[in-house]
Amino acid sequence: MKERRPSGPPACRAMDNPGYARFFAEIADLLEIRGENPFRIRAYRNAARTLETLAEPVDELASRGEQALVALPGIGRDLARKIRELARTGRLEFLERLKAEIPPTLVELLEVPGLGPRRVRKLWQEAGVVSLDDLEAALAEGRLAGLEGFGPTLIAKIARGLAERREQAGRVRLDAADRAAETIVRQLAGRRRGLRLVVAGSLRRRRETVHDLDLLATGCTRGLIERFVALDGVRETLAAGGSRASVRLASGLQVDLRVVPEESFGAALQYFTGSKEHGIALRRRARERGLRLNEYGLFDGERRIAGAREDDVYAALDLPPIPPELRENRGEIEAAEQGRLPALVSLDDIRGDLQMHTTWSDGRDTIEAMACAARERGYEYIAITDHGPTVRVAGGLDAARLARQIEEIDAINERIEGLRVLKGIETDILEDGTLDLPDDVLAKLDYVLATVHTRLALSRREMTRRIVRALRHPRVSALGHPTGRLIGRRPPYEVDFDEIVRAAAGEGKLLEIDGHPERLDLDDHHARRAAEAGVPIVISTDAHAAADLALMRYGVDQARRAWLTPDHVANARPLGRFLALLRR
DNA sequence: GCCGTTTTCGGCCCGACTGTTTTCAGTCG
Repeated sequence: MKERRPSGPPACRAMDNPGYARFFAEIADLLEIRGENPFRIRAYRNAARTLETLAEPVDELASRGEQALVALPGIGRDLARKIRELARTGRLEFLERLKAEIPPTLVELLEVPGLGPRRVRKLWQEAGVVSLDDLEAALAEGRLAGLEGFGPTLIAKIARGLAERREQAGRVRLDAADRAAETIVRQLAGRRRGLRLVVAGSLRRRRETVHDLDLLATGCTRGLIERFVALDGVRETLAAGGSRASVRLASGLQVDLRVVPEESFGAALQYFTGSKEHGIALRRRARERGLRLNEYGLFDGERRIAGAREDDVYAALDLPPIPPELRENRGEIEAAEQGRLPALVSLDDIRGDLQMHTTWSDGRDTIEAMACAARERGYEYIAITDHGPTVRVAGGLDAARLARQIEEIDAINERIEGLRVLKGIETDILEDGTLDLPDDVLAKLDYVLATVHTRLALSRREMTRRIVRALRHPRVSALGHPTGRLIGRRPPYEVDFDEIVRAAAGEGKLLEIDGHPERLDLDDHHARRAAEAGVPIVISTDAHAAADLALMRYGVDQARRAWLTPDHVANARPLGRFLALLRR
């Protein structure tokens, strides 16, 4: 579970919170290579995380003075000063000095499996390797062979790791990880009684992408590790011992399996679900109580006082169970302690789906088929949101075709029982912030979802103005996939998200979590910030076929990671209250 | 670098596995 490293700091000012975070993460990486005190390194990493997930813009907090920053957890006087320096100048003297001392490209070497800070430093100082390219050349020329501590097996492992890194066999989408995990669990545990095999790790926390799969087994586990490493689809065994094994699948995905005794199962599930930071905070809490927490249980001296069930571990630390989606050390332990854990939204709370496409544009099923599928899922309402005319390749609707679609929806609403089909559109926000259909046409619709599909490379200021103008349009109900990213394929466009949130809050508009696993946009950080600012969130699937309505779970996963309760979610309301929200 | 109803100094989470070694450092999660 090697964590993703943010790329280097951006050059320009007007920084968002992740921008601040990247500076401190880079300091941590460089200090690690320098061989600094690990706790000092952790202080920088914690600061990076704190800043990244802060609801309020760091810019604003910094302008209020040092005291406002010191009040944050893990931020003391030194870090507060550095944050203010960054806010004032856009630079950090300390980081510049570090980069003069340590080649910053060394950081990329840390991502190669088998290379940690010590070996990276040795490669740099004793072999002159400072980048992935250098490493590749040194391997090709056999220059690592003389290095103390670099035996033939390790060198081969590094060569493999480098190749992996090159082919980006890195993180996979949540839906692909789900499928891979289901296949393995079925193969290993399908017909075996008495064997418990469950998913832990970031997949259980429902992160938008996962780096590897963590599986946990207990019960009748004899021969399990041998069968695991021999599974179809295993390309390579990375490690195999008595209680754990790691393999790489042909797809490049790493899978770790741990076998634990039943009396430790809950503690192990807690431990291997993570996140690492949540675990550290929990073990500190144990230590404060004179206890010791590890994957085998919670111990008072030699005596195990909890371990078989995960909830018992939390209870023994005076905490209610904490949902896996919240376990990122973003305040969940404090909230749990104070009895303020949110009652998270669940799939059962969802009463409608507000973005879907049909055969009228680029969808594969008819309106009626979508409606029937939605009713089978127990929904009260859906909105049909085919594309407007701008998205020509998708067969977008012009005013005349939209008028005909409206007639068809009216007819379907006459026929169908127990479900209301709302008339909607996914209208494009043009470069100047106007929409691609006239107002009198939009006025005939129940739900207007405005989205950006073109001209993604505008400046941050232009994109912000464009979207804010659309949000101010009286006919617009919601902003769809608000940052435009495609996971693993396209980064979000440049936009001042806090400004978008303010506009949505001021205009009474909804922001969407597009739950398609390719988008998950808003992401969990953004959705949490929007909800905290009082903006209602609508979770939709962007379905292009009836079967896609099942993707709602992925949107709900991210909503849960964003701490959302049913009150935050517009489409957790019954139809009347949902429509009332649009009209306010 | 942070933090403090034990503390302003001395702590800071914990264990398995690997590879290169003769007793353990480094990596990983």
